[in-house]
Amino acid sequence: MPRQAPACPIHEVIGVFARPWVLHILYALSTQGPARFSQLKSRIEGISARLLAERLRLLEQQGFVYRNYEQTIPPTVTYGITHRMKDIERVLGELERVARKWGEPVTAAPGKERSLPTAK
Amino acid sequence: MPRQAPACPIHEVIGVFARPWVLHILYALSTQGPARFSQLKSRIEGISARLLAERLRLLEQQGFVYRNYEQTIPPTVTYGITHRMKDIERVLGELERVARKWGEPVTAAPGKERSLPTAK
DNA sequence: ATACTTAGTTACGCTATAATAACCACGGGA
DNA sequence: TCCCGTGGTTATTATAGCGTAACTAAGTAT
Repeated sequence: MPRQAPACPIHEVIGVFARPWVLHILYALSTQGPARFSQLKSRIEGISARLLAERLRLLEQQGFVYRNYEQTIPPTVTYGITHRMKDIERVLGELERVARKWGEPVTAAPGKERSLPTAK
Repeated sequence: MPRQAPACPIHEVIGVFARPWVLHILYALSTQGPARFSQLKSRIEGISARLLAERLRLLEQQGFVYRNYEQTIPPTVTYGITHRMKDIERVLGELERVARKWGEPVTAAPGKERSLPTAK
């Protein structure tokens, strides 16, 4: 599947956030403030320059991250989160609350009985 | 990458919801009520039996969908959403609200100026 | 002259996973 | 006797995209 941009905005946002490193990048920028490329790279253990650049490009396109390029030598490029990302942070907070409420993952019970009590 | 189950609960949930057909399945069950396998399959245009079965298995494991098996001939298997899914629906509602607020996607502006105004 | 810095880009192999299609058991009906 | 419907499973193929690594420009410092 050629990773389409779905018509549904929810689908699109979730698709972006699920890609590798995206949450790490946003978390790093969100909790430790704006950073230059290589600074950000060293904040995020294990990420490669290729993927960091690619994900930042994606996040910038989507409006979750801004990019500030200063044409110095060597160049100074600063990344940070946008207002739009602040909106998302609230939603993620909600999500974390409910996920935490569930406690232990159901994954830990791979037995015969496979279901939780139904809703409605 | 062998699709690991991340330690972070948010990461895990987002990973599940981003997989192909998952939102379609949950939407179909949520808006049109519980359904049998083949019924569900015809509600969701384009999905294959293989992926529908696999995604249902995943969603059941994660506790978002329940599965009720009746040993008739032919078998009767009913799927529906759980309480846990109801929690998520609220979060998705939030997400939709903010996404809608943004209006048109930023994607529509691939010019020189690539950034939105910064936050903080 | 050569090395060093930043902020990436390019090339390449590998593999996880989606798409498609064929197949299965079970008993009932024609 | 053969086919049908249900609820899947299995095999095969194709490809998106991740990981690794090497390379780049442009100026400054040694």
